[in-house]
Amino acid sequence: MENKKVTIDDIARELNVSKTTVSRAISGKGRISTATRERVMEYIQAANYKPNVIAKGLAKSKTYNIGFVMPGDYSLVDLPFFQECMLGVSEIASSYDYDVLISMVTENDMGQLKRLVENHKVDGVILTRTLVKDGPAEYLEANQVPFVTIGTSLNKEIVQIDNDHRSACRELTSILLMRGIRKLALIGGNKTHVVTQKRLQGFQDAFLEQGLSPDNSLIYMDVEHNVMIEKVVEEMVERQVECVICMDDSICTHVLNKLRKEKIRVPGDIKVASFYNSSLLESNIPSITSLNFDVKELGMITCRTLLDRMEGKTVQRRTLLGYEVSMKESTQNVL
Amino acid sequence: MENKKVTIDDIARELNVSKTTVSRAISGKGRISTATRERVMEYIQAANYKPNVIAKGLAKSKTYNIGFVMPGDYSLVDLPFFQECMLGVSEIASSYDYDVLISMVTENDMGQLKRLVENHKVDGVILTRTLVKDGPAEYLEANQVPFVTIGTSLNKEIVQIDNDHRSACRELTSILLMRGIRKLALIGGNKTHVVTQKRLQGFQDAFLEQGLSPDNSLIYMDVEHNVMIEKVVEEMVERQVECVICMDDSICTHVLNKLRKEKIRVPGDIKVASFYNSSLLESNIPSITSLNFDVKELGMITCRTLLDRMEGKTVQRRTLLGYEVSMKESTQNVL
DNA sequence: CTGAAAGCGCTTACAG
DNA sequence: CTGAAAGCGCTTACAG
Repeated sequence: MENKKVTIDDIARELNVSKTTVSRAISGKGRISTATRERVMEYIQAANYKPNVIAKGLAKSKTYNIGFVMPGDYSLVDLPFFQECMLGVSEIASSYDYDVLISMVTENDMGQLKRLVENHKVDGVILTRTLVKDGPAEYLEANQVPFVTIGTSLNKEIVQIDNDHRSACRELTSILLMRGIRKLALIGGNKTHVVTQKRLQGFQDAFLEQGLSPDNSLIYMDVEHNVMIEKVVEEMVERQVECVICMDDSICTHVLNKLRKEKIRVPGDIKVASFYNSSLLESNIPSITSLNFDVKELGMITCRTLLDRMEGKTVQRRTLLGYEVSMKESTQNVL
Repeated sequence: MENKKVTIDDIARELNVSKTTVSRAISGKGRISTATRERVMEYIQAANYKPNVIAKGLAKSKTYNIGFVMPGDYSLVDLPFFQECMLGVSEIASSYDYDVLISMVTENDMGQLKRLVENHKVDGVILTRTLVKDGPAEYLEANQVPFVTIGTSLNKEIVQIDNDHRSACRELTSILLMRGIRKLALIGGNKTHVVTQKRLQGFQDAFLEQGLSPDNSLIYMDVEHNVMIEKVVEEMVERQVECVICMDDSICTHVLNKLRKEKIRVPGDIKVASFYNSSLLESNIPSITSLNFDVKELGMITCRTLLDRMEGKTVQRRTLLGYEVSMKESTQNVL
């Protein structure tokens, strides 16, 4: 519980060696006899000395921080995705003795991100979503800040980690098609998010694979607010859609509520599937067919990749992670 | 888009002044003629110079970072609360030129928090929940790290900001009692969280106020997993509870699902109320009576308080924020 | 009003 | 194997 900050100088004086030596003992770099190294290490242990990372950072022009950029948009802030992802990132960062600095950006305001890099407060950045026109990514590139995106980027130069949303959506759609469902609708969110595009492609892929073509009028994009969702649901019911795939759990929750309100039964009258099997859907009755991604692992891998890259290792440009299709009651056939 | 980091030295050389002068122009401290100050500032503007916060930090023994400690427990990580709160914190921190460093701790592992303070990476810390036996708070106190808690702490010396959960729960309970409801149940989570205790007290307060006493066998605490929730719901139904108050939206969601599964109607057969009006409940049918707190504002106020405290200003020990009771369909009387 | 110098707590060529 | 010294980019008494 001591609090007088002991420095490398104190140790040097106490041990009658130079601070160079102490520094070497700690870092393990440079020639040093095992004897002195041990003597130093012992003292450090006993005195519970912890090097001042800030000072170290100044000397090495590093901060030992990475920036975690997440959307500050109100509609997205609720998704458990970012928090779970952060858990993975944070765990790995810690193990490398890095810390995670958060930065919330919105579509029109990346001021926080700029501050972070202009103030030299991070050595690298994780972008947690990708946009078709990706301001933050462009900014980081222009300023030569090492970064990695979670989510596919159209710019192939960018190091990116993503679950394979396209294949995932294709597989889910395929299964549904093979069950004989034809009137299949898709509801998606913001089209400027790459992930939305990828899912849409997967949906179309599945149709093509089976020599079918999707009914474009049943593909609803940019459906972001509850009012819009309700309107779409009404239209789908009227048009007797057999099954609807929701691009995220938030949309799905709204869809389910609207159906409930209208007393349309799931899966009896209409089937429903979703992306992500987050807490938003957990324990729903009926259980909801959905795609599963290991978001924490995604965070961990991303963080490791960024750290590797910052150390100058060459890393894979594009990493695609798996998924799991989990068929539940909400898409079952009812006799 | 320049990237050669320009330093205070460069500016001094360029302008034929000492770096002392440049520093003074920037900080605004110390005597300096308006003329030179302006000359310096102009140059800085033009060169898009940004001081290196790390170096500044070293010189002043500050980091310009605050730590935001959130639970890494899986059960809690999903609650939108922390993310929304972080949004408020982050906004204020930015405006003071501080950054937010996250740290995820669990009940058994506060290693991340320790690293943060031992590595001298933060000037202050925000604890986002309080525990009856509060390890993190004790640690910070022992190490003399300035901190503020979100949530009431039993230790009155600790600077704490909280919504008035006790009064909120009392008021909600009162309203229900005044409507003639007597068989009122309460389901709460982890009892080691102070907030759980506060809500329980509020519940009891309401009964006492009206000269009644709560049926303790209808107070269910430490109900944390879905299995337990389901069991509790079954018992409540059997005992013909009239109304149940859920201590958080996650519990409430599970309760609602279980009731739905058992085909118990809300509010017809049983009434339901919840805390927080988060996205988890949004657009539920029926709409759910619940307490509302402005979580983002909570984050903003907390951050401001911490920053004030770090600057040595005296701050209020305990700040209680308001709440709103929002009565909806789920507690309505059905004729 | 302005500047030379020491200092924040480390690292790292360079010399021995 | 070890150390003196310069440096990372700022701030701040102290002197003028």
